[in-house]
Amino acid sequence: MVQVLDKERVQARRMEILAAASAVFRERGFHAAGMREIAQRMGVAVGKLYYYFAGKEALLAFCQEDCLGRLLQVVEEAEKASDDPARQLAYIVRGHVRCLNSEVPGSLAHLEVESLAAADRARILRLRRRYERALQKVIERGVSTGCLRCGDPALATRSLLGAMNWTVKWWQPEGRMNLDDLADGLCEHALHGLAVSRRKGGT
Amino acid sequence: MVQVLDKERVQARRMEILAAASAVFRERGFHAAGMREIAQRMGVAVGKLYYYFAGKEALLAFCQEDCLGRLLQVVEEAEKASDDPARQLAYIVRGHVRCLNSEVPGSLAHLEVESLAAADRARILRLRRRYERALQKVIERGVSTGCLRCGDPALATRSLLGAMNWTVKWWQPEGRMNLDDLADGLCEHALHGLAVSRRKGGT
DNA sequence: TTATGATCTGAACCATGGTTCAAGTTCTGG
DNA sequence: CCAGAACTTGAACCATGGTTCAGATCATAA
Repeated sequence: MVQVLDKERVQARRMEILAAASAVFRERGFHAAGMREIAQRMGVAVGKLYYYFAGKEALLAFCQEDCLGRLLQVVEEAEKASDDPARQLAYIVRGHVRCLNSEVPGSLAHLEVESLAAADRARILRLRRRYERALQKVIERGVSTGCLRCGDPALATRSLLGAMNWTVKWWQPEGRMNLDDLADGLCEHALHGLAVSRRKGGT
Repeated sequence: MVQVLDKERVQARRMEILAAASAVFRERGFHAAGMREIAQRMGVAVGKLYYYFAGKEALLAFCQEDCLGRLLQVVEEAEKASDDPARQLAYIVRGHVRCLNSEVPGSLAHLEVESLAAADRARILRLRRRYERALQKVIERGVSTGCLRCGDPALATRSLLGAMNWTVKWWQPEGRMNLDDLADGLCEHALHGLAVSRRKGGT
């Protein structure tokens, strides 16, 4: 029992650290973020971070892993929530945008894979590819179902991913539109595009 | 005349350095890039960089300024090339994607504004805002012309920007599709979206 | 050829910031 | 209440890498 409790306690500590690290990473970017700063934010000494994590980049890896875990879970939920790929897409976009811009987890972490140790990077990239492939699958399923249409699903997926990830750079809680509006807007745009008519032409 | 020639020579040197710096920044990211590495790439000593630039972040600022200059020029060209906003958009997307992924200039530079000195950052952000506003204007013009349709032009602009900027993270020259195909694909997706019909519904 | 200024070099300097660790403090089981 | 493990501290250590600068080299004009 002690074992289990201890592990839970440790896990809890790790999550607390994750939250602080994630926040600082988000605000300053990985490189600009300092270990001392992370520690200070939670009112502890630097050493504590090293008791629970191997180092700064392990911290980043943990952030990314957590974030990707949530994203993958969002995909699962989406597929449970509806059979309509279009609806699934909307669900995922909401989850993705929310995941990157709010809550505990790793926002920029998802993006800065470069500054990861080779071992971690491989693992993270595997997860990431899995997520992106899942998203692409949703689109492809929509196409084969006939409710979506798309010349190049891989490209469309990446286009959407870019649009969603980019929100980190400009969206702010204080601004007009909340996260759900943002997500719905992006989704609407991804679905319907800018053109007035499908095949070129006037009003 | 000596004056002029000297200035030209200096300018040429600065551009050479820009090219090298830009390449290294693109490959490694700003923080991971080392001054020594940049110098080494052009076969000169570190000191030379400091003869022509105040420091690393001045180098980055110069990269970004150059890049944004090109982008703004693309917008001008687009507006000269056609009166049709949809065509203008296509032109800009091509220019943007090409600008970030090929040629000399600053790819990631365009994105990493955080690591800039306050003074530079302000100037760069002003340019960036001008560019993004110009892009948005194109979309808005399309809407008022009637050849485009869009619930939230600002959001659509940012969505498109995200999709374009994100290409830096995944597009590779060796892969299938060249830059123009990439740009056209993105543009197609931005215009027509994924939906089969405009207002929800089946085949 | 020589003086002068522009250009270039690269070893040395130094601030930053990630990391370590010896020493405290807290917790747990007996 | 005590021993020992778990946990926490923060000052000190040290590698990295941006920056400096005294001197070498090159270009130009007289």
